[in-house]
Amino acid sequence: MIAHMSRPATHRATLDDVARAAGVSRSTASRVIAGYGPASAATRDRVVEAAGQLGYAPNPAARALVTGTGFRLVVAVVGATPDVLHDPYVDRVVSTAASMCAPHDVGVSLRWLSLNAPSDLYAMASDPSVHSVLLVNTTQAVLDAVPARLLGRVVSIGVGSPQVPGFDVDNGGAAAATLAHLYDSGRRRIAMVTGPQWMPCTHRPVESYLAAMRAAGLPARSVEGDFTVASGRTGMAEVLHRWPDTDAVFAGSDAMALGALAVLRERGVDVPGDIAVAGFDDVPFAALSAPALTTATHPVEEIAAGAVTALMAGSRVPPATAYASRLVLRESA
Amino acid sequence: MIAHMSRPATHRATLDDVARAAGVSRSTASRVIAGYGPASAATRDRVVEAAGQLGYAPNPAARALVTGTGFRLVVAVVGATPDVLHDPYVDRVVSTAASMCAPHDVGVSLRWLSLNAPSDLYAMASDPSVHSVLLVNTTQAVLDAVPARLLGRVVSIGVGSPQVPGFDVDNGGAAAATLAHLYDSGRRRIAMVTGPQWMPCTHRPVESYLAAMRAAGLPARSVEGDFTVASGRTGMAEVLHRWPDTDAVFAGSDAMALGALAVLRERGVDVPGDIAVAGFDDVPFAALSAPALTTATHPVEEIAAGAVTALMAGSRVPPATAYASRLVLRESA
DNA sequence: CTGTTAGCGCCTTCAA
DNA sequence: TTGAAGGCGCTAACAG
Repeated sequence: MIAHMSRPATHRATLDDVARAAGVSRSTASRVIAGYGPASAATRDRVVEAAGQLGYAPNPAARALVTGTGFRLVVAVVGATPDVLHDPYVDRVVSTAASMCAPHDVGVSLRWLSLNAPSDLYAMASDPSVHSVLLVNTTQAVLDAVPARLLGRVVSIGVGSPQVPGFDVDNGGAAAATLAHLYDSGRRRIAMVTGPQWMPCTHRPVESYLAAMRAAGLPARSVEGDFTVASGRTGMAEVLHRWPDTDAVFAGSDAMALGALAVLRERGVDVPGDIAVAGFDDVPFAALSAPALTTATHPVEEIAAGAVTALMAGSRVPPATAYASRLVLRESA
Repeated sequence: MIAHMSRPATHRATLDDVARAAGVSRSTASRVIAGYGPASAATRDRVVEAAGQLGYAPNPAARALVTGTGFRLVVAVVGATPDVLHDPYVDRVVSTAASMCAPHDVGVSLRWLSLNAPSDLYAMASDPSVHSVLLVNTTQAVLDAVPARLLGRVVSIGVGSPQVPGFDVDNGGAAAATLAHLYDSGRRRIAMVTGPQWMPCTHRPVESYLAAMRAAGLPARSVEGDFTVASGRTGMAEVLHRWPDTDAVFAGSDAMALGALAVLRERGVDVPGDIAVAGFDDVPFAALSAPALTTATHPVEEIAAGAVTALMAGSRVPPATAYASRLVLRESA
């Protein structure tokens, strides 16, 4: 009858409180809450009930401390310089992760990973606050450098490896579909402005392009860009310079396609009359350009969600998951 | 001489290790590491040296457990529905926070806060994993509902209150500058497509608009939008319908301005010849539209950085900080 | 199936 | 200025 009142009114229910209320030991309460070990249906109910009554929620810090499990999902973007962090795609990945991890009491950190990453990866591997790592735009070298202690809690958005599951859009298929459309609408002198060679995500679209040209008996005309608007401009200019009779341009990103469109507009070239332009990504503004950009979708949020789900579940997943891209026909091609 | 080797080679240095190496007690080591209590210069050096040698880094979980300090910065976006989370601005805020908090071992969570928020805010206040809260797009009602236990670790991007520091762009000033430019270039029948009334960030630009019109002895022509491209289109259409002689439109966001531009293009209206269009935000695509959009900058990353810095420092900051906006003159106005 | 015991790594009174 | 001791909330062996 004599309540102690030793705790302030704002006290947050602790496992001890739940155990006491349910008339069991802390361990037992812990087991049913964590969902682990054995427990009779009766006790289970009592504990659950008590927990509900008290509005109990486990303290993640305490749990992390004892289990060694971390509480931060680190989004590690691979690149030559930290500038790679300033990118709308990265933002979308981080945002998706931050909202999906919230219910698990896991926060998200964003950092740059230099191309010669090993030391940083090892630091993450032994950092007790790190729950898991989401690699973005990674390379084979980085994948190979992933320490054993990190395996099972690393996934990649982009290329994967036997050890590190990869989640990516089917950009090879997207490129093929786009090129097929260009070909089917009568284009025969098709150029491509590619992404940077060092990025693995550039390879498949380029291969698709080369394969399509070869299959059609057409010469390849490709120019390297870096996914930016500026490189789309210079790339387009170079294409016009080297192959003046070009009648279609496939850009590896919408940003580059928009840059190309700008150059064409400045020079009074009719799109798609004289030259068709297609991009890749379907960014929000693709629908607003003049002419509206034909492009293929890139379901970044979906991909990120898949990767994060795998990380939170901690379960084994297939080494590679490809997300479908859909061709969106607008005015430019 | 007899080393125990009781710990695996991969063992991470602990405070105990540091203390032992420095020949002091844990408490002493703790004090100098945390930078708190007293310590003689000599011991301080020894501890620091030992920590460096061992590559010691405190375990945030242990620290959080004992201090009650959380380890997640929660970005809480206020709105009618969870859809408010899918927004490029939110993405940029989250991303900035995620990269700034990383060095502090603090992760970022993203969540929606309904307009009648009190219960959620209280939950956050007593959640031991929550380090601090960054309110986005908040309202006065939400600000008033912030629990006392959260004060000192909440800031707002947008409106603030005496209790909750606000960080925002000077959108009133931006609107004034834009309208001045419109007026100075001879426009006299200037309409505005505003943001939604319920959003506090809509108020100042609207006030600036009304003030400018009043000062110039011009009638106000305003239509309500919701910051989206679609509402820019309908808003523009409505303006043309109600005031066919309009010669300039000021949109509260670039997205709306771009929507307006699309309508004008479809109807063959010359921009800026017949109607000048100005936006606000200076999104990346603003430079690429045809005609290129005249708009005012919105330094989202800077604002977010300011807010996050305040949160991480935990120190008192002025109740309101306004970030300057700069008018970017392009072709549309 | 359940309770007891022993920490996880750190901070923080308290004495010395 | 320093050290000893206790405990934050939880899980994970162990006994029973």
